[in-house]
Amino acid sequence: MPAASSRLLRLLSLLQSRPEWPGADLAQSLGVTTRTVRRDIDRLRELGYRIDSLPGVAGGYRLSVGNRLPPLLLTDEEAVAIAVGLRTAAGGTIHGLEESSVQALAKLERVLPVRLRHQVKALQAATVPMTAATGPTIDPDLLTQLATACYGHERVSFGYTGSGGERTGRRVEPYRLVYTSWRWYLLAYDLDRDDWRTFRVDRVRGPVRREHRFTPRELPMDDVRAYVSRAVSHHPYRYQATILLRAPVRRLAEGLPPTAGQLEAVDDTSCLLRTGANSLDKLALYIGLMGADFEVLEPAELRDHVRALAERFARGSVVTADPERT
Amino acid sequence: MPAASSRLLRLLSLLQSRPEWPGADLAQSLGVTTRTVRRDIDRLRELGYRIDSLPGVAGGYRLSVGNRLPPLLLTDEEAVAIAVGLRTAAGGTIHGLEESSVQALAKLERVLPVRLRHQVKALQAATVPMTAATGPTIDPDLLTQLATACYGHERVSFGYTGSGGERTGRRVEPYRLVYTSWRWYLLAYDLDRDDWRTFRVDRVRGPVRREHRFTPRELPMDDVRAYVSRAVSHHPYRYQATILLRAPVRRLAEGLPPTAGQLEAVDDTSCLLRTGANSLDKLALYIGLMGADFEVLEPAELRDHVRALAERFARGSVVTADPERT
DNA sequence: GGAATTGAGGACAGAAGCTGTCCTCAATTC
DNA sequence: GAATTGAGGACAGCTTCTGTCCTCAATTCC
Repeated sequence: MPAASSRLLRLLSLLQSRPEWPGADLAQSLGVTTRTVRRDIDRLRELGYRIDSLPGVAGGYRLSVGNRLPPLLLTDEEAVAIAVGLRTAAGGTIHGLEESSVQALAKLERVLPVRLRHQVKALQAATVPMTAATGPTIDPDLLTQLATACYGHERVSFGYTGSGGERTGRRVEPYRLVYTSWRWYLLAYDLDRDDWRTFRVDRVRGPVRREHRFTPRELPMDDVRAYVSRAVSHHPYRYQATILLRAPVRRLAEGLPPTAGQLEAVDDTSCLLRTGANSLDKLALYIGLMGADFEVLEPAELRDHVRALAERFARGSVVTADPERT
Repeated sequence: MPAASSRLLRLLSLLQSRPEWPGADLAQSLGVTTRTVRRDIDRLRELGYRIDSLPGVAGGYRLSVGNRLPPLLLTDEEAVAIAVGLRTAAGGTIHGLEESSVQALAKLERVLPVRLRHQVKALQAATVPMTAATGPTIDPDLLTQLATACYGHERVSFGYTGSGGERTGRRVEPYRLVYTSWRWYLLAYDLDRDDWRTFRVDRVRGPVRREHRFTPRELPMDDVRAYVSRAVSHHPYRYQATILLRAPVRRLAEGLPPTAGQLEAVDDTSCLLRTGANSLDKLALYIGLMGADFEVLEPAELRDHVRALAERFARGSVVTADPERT
């Protein structure tokens, strides 16, 4: 066994677990002399890691930010936290990171011990993310399976529900997972139809069966995301709303994330919000939390929903229940 | 430069990036013969990695799930996704993972290249998590600084705002970060008061200045979390509410996360919810969106708030604005 | 069943690298 | 100035590595 290689990983692990190590402590932990530790530090530096040092009393070594990310040595708890966080992010809660979150999750889960995998699932079941704009909920296992198949160039087969509700079996060569318009899409080559297809991942019906590997074809487009975006429906939200808000635009804009909608001033004391959501409840909740008087200009069904909520709130602010019975 | 060590890292990176590699491909990528690749595979196995192999046509090597989590080699995008996901989780969105999320985040950010750090901050600024029960928002930088100081046994000094509003400067030896009752606490030894103190992290006023390292003292308690929980106020929420809901408990319970409150049946058609929040707005809207008629039993100020919302929603469902002007 | 394609692993020569020891020098803190 | 840290060269002795060559085993496809 190459003692040097093994020792370098252990040295990296030590340096990551605590920022400051005198050379003598490292030597003792690794079972070598301080001269060898200095050689090992040189080796890690040659591999691209940035290790700062300070001679003198209270001196020692410290792993620093360099140009290259070192291999991350994680404890069980840290790995679970990362996996759950990435699963949550794969659901669309962190705009712009969905695809790399699924890639990182797939990479981690390919090597995550089984005992930790159960823990990840249990913790995620207890997590209920709520965002202003979400698409259908997707099982992260499905995403990581598809992500792994994409990178491994492995054919897969699965059940699929078309837009008209018809169920078909599909055999495909998967190429890319794309998150756009608050949904996951899979760009794949359909073997039975002998052509490229874009699949809505929320319409894939498990299980996904892995098959033989394939030689990747040249993609027929340069920009996969643009291609997928053109192929999908142009109405990501079921409801589009226009709201008049009775507050200065400046006061509201500072609390508004860019994904939440479009805000423009009407005059000094009011502004217009154009936003969207898939649920009248979420739309109402979102508007109610903005802390300003408002009027729903469009759609009429949102006005009806807001009126119904107003009546429910009015009833809720009156106590008719007998306190003795509760 | 130790070619073997460098090559092992490259081999690991190759195996993590794609699941299936014939030995000849690995040899070509690494610039050695297949015999040396087989030796390298043996070396990784001795380091604890589980690498499966399959001889024969379409054979090759694959990194598998073992008993031990191997060092993770991440791309820039994956590292950014993990960092942002952990920062979000540190805010309390994933119950039970706050502390390990901050530990993992501190570990990652100690080595994250500067060019990626800016990206992480920009992406997180665009993320607005909203949960049913939240404490004060804390800058993740502060958390990772404190976490790093804890593990590095480094004294720190910072400004602090007491519960009465008084501003003091503090010099402490930090020991543990604890997340409980929807807030972050720091258990530290106060050098000026020569005693243990528990600090609310949201009351720490930056910057946190690192000072000399210290020799850790023996903690005066066995269970740090229990100690901190006893030391904090027993009213994590500013508002505690009791709500009568006019729906069967079974229908509501299935959509209720365990952190959201305590639900108990009154009779076949109604139940009682005891919950809390720090914002009357969030409390009211949260209850309003449970999909059931309700009555606010306690507190009276919540009833007042719900009545005000009812009026706002009633006004909001009537259009008075001139459509031509918008 | 044989061919082709993969992995497994021993033996060997020649080359390369590693470690501990010893030492001088430099930097920092008390 | 003493004590405590890191830096790094020189050297002997030892260890390890790589490529080559080879036999054997397993798998898939024709």
